[in-house]
Amino acid sequence: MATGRTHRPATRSRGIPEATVARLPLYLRALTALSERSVPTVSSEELAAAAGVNSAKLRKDFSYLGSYGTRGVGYDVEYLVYQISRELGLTQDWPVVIVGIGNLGAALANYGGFASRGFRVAALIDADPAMAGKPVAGIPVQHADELEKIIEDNGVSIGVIATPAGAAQPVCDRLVAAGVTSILNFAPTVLTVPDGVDVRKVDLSIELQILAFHEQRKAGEEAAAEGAAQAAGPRSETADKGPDGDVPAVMPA
Amino acid sequence: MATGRTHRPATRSRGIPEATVARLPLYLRALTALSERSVPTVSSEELAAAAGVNSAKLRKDFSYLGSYGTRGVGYDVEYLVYQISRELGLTQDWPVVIVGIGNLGAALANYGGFASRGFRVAALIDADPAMAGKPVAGIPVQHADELEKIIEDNGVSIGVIATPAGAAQPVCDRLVAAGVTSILNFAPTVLTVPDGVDVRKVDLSIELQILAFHEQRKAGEEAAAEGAAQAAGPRSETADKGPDGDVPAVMPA
DNA sequence: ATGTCTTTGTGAACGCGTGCACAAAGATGG
DNA sequence: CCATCTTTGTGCACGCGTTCACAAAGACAT
Repeated sequence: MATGRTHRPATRSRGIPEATVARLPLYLRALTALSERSVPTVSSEELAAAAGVNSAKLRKDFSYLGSYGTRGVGYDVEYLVYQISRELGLTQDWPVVIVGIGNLGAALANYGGFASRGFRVAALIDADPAMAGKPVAGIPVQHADELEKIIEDNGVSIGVIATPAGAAQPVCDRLVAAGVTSILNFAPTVLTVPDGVDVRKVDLSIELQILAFHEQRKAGEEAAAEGAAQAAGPRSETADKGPDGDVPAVMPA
Repeated sequence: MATGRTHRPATRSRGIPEATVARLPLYLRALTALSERSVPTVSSEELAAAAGVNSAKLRKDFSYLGSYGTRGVGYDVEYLVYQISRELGLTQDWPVVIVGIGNLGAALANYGGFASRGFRVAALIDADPAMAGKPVAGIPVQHADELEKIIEDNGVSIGVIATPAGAAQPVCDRLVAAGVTSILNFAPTVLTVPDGVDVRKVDLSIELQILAFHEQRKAGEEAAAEGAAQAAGPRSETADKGPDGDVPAVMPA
């Protein structure tokens, strides 16, 4: 069974570690803000603070791109913006389709961050015939029957799935068959795709559940913390945050 | 994808690795589906396939929770659902507030995944007075002035930020000051929070940019597929990179 | 009861990512 | 031109996470 699906290509893309790639957009955002304030150069320390990372990590990240800094001075903001944009492929315009124009799909279509840099909403697609023709975010919704034609006509290679869970896999299959090779999935399902297709998942309930785990842990520690030699926490000493009774059973060892 | 700002506490939460915690919701979802189909037991191999992970990884993940399987048989679905739910803290109900009821906030409020398991939308909050009182997803929007009171009255410890980028940090500060210790941030900003507060980030444009990077790489490889002169070139700089007209005008300065 | 067969649970090896600490590089001033 | 000071770029070590491979555990048949 080929389990090497959906995730890590294992092949470090052009020598740039995946973890670094994931941080480049963060740096780019911070740099863009600096650029708008006409800041000419920035040190690794300053930029790292703005991006919320370690400065050594930032320097190492940039070292994978090349030596774009000047010792004793720092990095040229404009130049770095260009280099990172180029590396991320944002100097070209990526047409994107959004499939599933419900609450979330509509919100995504209206999201400014899309069109802002490098991405253009090429089409909105929904399976509901009643939606067809209705404009959302200024773009008329097209029926799912047109999916293949839209993909091919616009040369779309990135698709966003915002359908209900049940429709996600079939939609994904059709997107891939039509030529899409990158998918951003908002549906709460594990998508199966052939090799060579990248899938990234954005899952609200998973994020919430992870937060709940830590929240529960904090509550548990707090309740069981008497003689902790912990450094003084700047916590506002909350009385009790027990939501609604029901204290969870004590943790087993 | 540990977005725990500042520093990851390094303290492996109760011995359960962060990476494992991030996968538990995935397992839980797969198990719930099996439960609804009244499947009594499942092997690590089957469950791993359903969750899209390696079976060895799944077994190791479960081993951190305890020995809940039966050798030669597999795992009892119902029992495992309960154990994971308990571990994630989903046996209690977490009141959640959503701040910023724009397109995205409204979509989140309508999202079924919220109320489904363990989470309850306690309040919708927006800074626009015109929104106050207007029902969204059956819940009347409340004005931001009420934020602190809402948090305290409902014992809210998890907040969702869906405001514009500029408002995110101030809102975050107020949430934290009022007692929130876990934040799910949809605004494209790096949030700064005191120790003890967990932040997870969901950033659409970052995800898209990561996809664009891989997409560009695929296109580049494809274009250079005929050239076998890539033997000893560790630093294949410049030359071939743009599938289309290369080096377009730099971004607006 | 005994043997066989299935599947778990885990010890160990490996690889990736992170952070430290420092030498090299270049700017700046005398 | 030389000395000093700042900041980059990176070698190295460490720890986390993943994967392999296998022994232990239990079910099931005879």
